Parts: sequence; C-alpha cells; structure tokens
Amino acid sequence: MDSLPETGTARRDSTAAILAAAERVFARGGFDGARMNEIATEAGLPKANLHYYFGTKERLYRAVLEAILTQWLDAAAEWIVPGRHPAEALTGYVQAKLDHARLRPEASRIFAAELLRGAPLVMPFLAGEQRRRVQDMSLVFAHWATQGLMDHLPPAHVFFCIWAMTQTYADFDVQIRAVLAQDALDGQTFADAAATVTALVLKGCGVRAAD
Amino acid sequence: MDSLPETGTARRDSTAAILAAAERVFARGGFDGARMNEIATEAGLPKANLHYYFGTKERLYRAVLEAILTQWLDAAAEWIVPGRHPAEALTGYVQAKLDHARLRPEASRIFAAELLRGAPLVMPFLAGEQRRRVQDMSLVFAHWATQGLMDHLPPAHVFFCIWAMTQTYADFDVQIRAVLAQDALDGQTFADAAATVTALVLKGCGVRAAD
DNA sequence: CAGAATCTTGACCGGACGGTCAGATTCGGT
DNA sequence: ACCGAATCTGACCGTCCGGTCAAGATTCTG
Repeated sequence: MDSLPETGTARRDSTAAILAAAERVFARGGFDGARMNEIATEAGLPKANLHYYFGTKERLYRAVLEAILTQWLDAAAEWIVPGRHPAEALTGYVQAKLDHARLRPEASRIFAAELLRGAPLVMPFLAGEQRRRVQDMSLVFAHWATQGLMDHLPPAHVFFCIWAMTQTYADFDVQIRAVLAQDALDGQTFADAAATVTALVLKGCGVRAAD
Repeated sequence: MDSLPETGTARRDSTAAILAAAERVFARGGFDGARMNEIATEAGLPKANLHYYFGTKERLYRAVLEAILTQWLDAAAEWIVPGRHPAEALTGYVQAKLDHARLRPEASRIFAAELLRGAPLVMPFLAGEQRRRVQDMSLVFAHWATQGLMDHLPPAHVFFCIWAMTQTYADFDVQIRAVLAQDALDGQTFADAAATVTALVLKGCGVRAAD
C-alpha cells in the first residue's frame, strides 16, 4: 500500500490505537470499571503492548485525560469576546458546546466521571486554566451588562448552567433516550436541544436580538 | 437510654448503618470504585456482616439505588400542576431540585454515576416511571402555553435542562468550587445558583410574572 | 549486512478483593 | 431458666486483574 519507509510508525500507530480504544473503554466504565484487557482487545493488541507504551493503567488514563483537557480549552471560548453582540456570541458558544457533546460524547463522559470522582487528577486544570478562562469571560459579561445588552447575572453561574445543559446530552444521553423513547439521539433531537438551550440562555439572560 | 424491648432492632440498626455507609462510599467512587471493606469500616461493622444482610455487593448497591430512586420520584413534581401559575410552579420546582442537590449530594452523584455507566440497573425506572412523569408534566406545559402563560418550548428538553442545571451543583461541585475558589459551596453560592437557574428558566420560557 | 535499538507477545506472578463458612454469641419467646 | 432462631465475626478461599519478564521478531542505522 504505502511503501515509504517511515520511521517511528509503529509507535505512532500503536499509541494512537491504544488511546482511541482507551477513550472508549474509560468512557464506558470509568477508571475503575475499565480493564486493561478490554482496552487491549478493543485496540487489537496484546495487553503487554499497552504496558510497553504507557507503563501503568493510571499513566494511560492520564494520557487520555490530557488529550481531552486540551479540547476543553476549546474553540467555544473564542465566541465570548467584547466585540461580538451577546446574542451572536452566546448562540455560537452554546452551539459549539452542543456540537462537542454530539461529536465527542466519550470525551465528555470521561471528564464527567473524573469530576464525579472528585477530580483528583484534573484539579490543577480546574483551579488554574479553567478558572482563569471563566474570569476572563466574566469580564466580557460585565461589559455587555453595563452596555445594557444583557441582564446582570452572576457570570460564573451562567457558565455552570450552560456547561450543565449542553453536557447533559452527552453524559446522560441514556436518560434522555429513555424518556424520549429513542434508540439514539438523532439530529432532530439535537436541534430541539439547541433551540431549547439557546432560548433559555438568550431570553434568560435578557439578551435582546442583535440589531 | 431507651429501655423498651425492641424486636428486630439489630437488623434495623445494622442495615441502616450499612446503607448509609454504602451511600457515602458508592457516591465517592461509584460501584467499581467502592470496596466492601471500606463500606464495612465506615459502617463500623465487620465485612462479613454486610454479606450477612445483603448477600453481594451488587445487591447492596441495588438497595442503595432503590432508596435513591424513590427520592427521585420526588416532591418536586407536585409543583407542576395546571392549577398553579407557571411562575410559581417553576420557581418551586427549581428550588426543590436545588435543595435536593444541596441536601443530598451523595444521592445525586450515585444516580449520575449510574447514568454514566449506561444505567444498566435503572433503565426500567427511566423508561417507565420517569418517562410517564415527564409526559404528564409536558401536558401541563402545553396547557400553560396555550393559555399564553409561557412560550412553546419542547417540554421534555426544558426538564432535561432543569435537571442538568440543578444537579450540576451536586455532581460537579468540585468543578464549581475550583472555579469559584471556595472550599465548600455555601448558602450564598446556592442562593446565587437559585437566582440564576430560576432566571434562566422563567425568562427563558417566557413566563410572565404571576399577577 | 551486521549489530543495535525498538517493538512484540505468551506466560507468569502477587496482591487485592468479593464472597464463604463454621463456630460463637446474643436475642426473643415461653 | 431454657431453647431455637437470629446475629455476629475471624479466618479462609478462589478469582480476577494490573503488572512483569525474557525471549523472539522486526526495524533502524552505519
């Protein structure tokens, strides 16, 4: 197929396969529920191979988490800038978060499980980078509010609510599917979700439609 | 202290202690993260005693879940009745959910972890009782909407959002504490949360203030 | 092509953990 | 006081699972 003599190919391919498999398995059962054997099978490699590349289960888990966190430091935040009208900004932010829930539910679930455990590994991230981001975005909210473009609400709490609403469609989709009696969350359902969340956020924050 | 000759006292006391300890431990690490030994220690009983009363770890877990589910079939739903004005009803519902998050965070976390695992045990509850409740409450929403008391939004999604927003203060409190740089979520924080969630829901649903 | 470096893998190990059990103790009724 | 039922518990067992290892295969480098 491809005859180029590539170096380091094995390492790259194997680690990628392992990380992908690990993300799926960790998403299914959390750290404690995951079995190295299961990850190995899912990756199509012998278990000893995982240990060759990652050493221990915890190091593998950390590697998976790391990749996920850099996604949480996400493109969504770029919507929240003073130059934009809050209607446009918040719509974009919500949509970006919802897209993430739809396209990478495993990542969202692993992050959720980590928080449920008390966030032993991601605490530095939460108290550092994420806290800083929220502070920055809060300034933008304050700016919009003083301009009369939206209500004065505690910005941090608004973000907690947006995160909660959007991630619930990834983390707890089994509940949503059960209540809606659907086999899988389809495009229509996500469209309804987007409309609902956007409405709650925009109207809830008293954002007037962009002129 | 109390000298009444009570029968079955041992059973009642022991099972209660075990269930309470189990709820705490399961909330901390989920089913897979919990250790029977840990639960025993926390309950102040030898491990064999847990097995005497509950047989297996899974049966103990089921017992804990059962107790939690009957709380989910909660008092909150009683707020959502046609006779009430939606402003009052939704405020009460949100407040009840938030109270639950504040007062029984362990229960909320165990439920969340169970959903994350794919809800192997509570699926019948979700697809049965809970689905039915949502259908009932959706009728009330439709009633209010046709009366012009609130906007037409997909009622089920509004509930998903309310659940998500309120439970996030229990399930992911570690994240909220980190971002707010607080040691524990205090009364003021929950007051802010209540104000924010209520504002998002009421204004978001276009509920006019009660006359 | 030789030798080094990297990678692969089946077989194995040790500890942790859920679960068992038999004997001791306490309880409840009469 | 007595007896059967219920309760308690330390010691033990078997399995599962993360992790190791050494020998072989493959790939890289000069």
